[in-house]
Amino acid sequence: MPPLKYSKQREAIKSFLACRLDHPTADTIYSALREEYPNLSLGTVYRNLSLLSDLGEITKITTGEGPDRFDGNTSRHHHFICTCCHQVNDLDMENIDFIMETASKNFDGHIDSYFVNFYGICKNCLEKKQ
Amino acid sequence: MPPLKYSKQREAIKSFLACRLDHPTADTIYSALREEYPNLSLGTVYRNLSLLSDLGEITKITTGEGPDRFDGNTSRHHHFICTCCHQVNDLDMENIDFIMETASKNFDGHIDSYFVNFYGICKNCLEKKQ
DNA sequence: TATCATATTGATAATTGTTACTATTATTAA
DNA sequence: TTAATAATAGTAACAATTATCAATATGATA
Repeated sequence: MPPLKYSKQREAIKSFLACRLDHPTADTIYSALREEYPNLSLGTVYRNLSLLSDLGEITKITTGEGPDRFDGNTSRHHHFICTCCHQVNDLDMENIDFIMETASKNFDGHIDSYFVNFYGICKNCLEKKQ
Repeated sequence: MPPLKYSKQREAIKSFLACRLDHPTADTIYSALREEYPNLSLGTVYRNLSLLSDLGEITKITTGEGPDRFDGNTSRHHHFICTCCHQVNDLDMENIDFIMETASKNFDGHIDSYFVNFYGICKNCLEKKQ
């Protein structure tokens, strides 16, 4: 792949993600950054998100419901998706990377990564329901 | 929700999935069933897949690459997705449901399910590469 | 068995999320 | 300061999925 050139749009996307604890969609990022860059294009956001994700500088989260989300925190962690409000939260949990070993036991191929999503009802929605 | 009425299309989709070990997409199911039901509609396939999935009679697999896939085997198991040929395989592995407990420890909401996908290179692709 | 209410369908249009294209602009090395 | 090319904005195209709606099939009831 060709050498990277600087782009303020890409930097803006990266630093927007870096200081967010939620996990915005491409469209959320686009809308937010358009305030500072009024003629930012949605294509540019998608292009850079997939580039940054390929470079390992951000992570793509596919939830199975709605659009993909993106995470500026690339350290190993997993996510909880509320089936009620659809918010995505980081989970602060022990390392479970050993499940790759467990999965490898009766398997012929080579496993080198995994994604886990946990589903349920978040605290907020639990409180609202009663 | 209103009471279900029988439909041969829905039964066909269910039994098609029941006797397949791979994990076909909506479109694959549609193409295959059109041989027996030439005027089956793709919308009918999608409608029934999401209905059956809501009823828990089949499972939807979101891989993060390409369209969703569907699994007639609803017993607890996980999947391996080859990042080379994109095939989806069942993994025969020990139960790891306890990771829901692990995840619940520092979390306030209520976790009631989880999905894990494992990624890597399958046996076939490994052999082809060398 | 005929009738009725309604769940389901096929056909198609609409929507959503994402990627591709292209002329123009920005970046970087010489 | 020029030249090569990566990146952009704007827009069109695309793929996957959902919605709409008139016609049909199902199943309960008379």
